Amino acid sequence: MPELPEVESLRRILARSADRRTITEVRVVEPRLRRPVAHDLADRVAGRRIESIGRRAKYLMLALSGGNTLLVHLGMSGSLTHRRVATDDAPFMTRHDHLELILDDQSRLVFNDPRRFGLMKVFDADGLKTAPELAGLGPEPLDGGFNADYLAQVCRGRKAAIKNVLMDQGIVAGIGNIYASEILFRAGVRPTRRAGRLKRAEIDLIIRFTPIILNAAIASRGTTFRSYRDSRGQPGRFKERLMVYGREGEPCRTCGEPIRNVVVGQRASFYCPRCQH
DNA sequence: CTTACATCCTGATTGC
DNA sequence: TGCAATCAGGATGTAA
Repeated sequence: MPELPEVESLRRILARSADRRTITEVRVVEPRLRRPVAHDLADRVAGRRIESIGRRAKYLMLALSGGNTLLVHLGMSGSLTHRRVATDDAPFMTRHDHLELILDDQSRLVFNDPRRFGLMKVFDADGLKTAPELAGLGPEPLDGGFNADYLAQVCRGRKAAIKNVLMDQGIVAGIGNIYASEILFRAGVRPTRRAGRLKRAEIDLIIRFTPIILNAAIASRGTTFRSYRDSRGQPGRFKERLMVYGREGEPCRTCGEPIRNVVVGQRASFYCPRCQH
């Protein structure tokens, strides 16, 4: 499930392999993603050069010559792979390859998404400023905007579980189910705790560990839990370093207590009953 | 305003 | 072994 570290890893790899290349052709094989790919997307992308590759929250942003921006979201099962040639292991097209960007060096960026929860949308410069996908996003967790004063303020009076607060893209942008659980483990706070009941010291710990966890995950090029692959088709290595996510019944790496799985806001949430309070 | 929940989808896993 | 039921979950839209 691609979250900020996976998308940021993808961005960094693509920045080396695809940046400054011209998109010579766009092929839409399956437009039925979560929202249909616009019929004019190919015309608005083809022939333009990739000027820079950015990221906002879990969105990848390809800035194109002429002012258009291609916004990409991987949903839950999406990947964007850079393929230079067809091989036996990676044939030219595979199942669930929905859209491909052909670059001027004959390589291709292929969007594959089995569950089709992803997004591919193009904006002009004005449209990007008012893009509904980006308009309501909260601060980036690796920028200064996500600090203890801010988190304390948004938690004040809230009855929602702190884990739901961390996953609310309007409060802080880019954290999903895996990293919310990992951050709360490191902060020693149970995912079920009501946000408004947290002490300032606990808020401080959440803020302190958020960039530590996310940067460590980026350094491992993300977490591959089931299917995530980076643009070279490689899995992320952070799964080996997960402390709680997906480890129900396994011993806590700190104290040995079995990790528990509780449902918070319709999502599986993992925690150590001894290390987290 | 906040919170709850159904919806989209298919591969992997579980149950019988 | 085989098939059906269940689960997983990011963002969105609607309802309470």
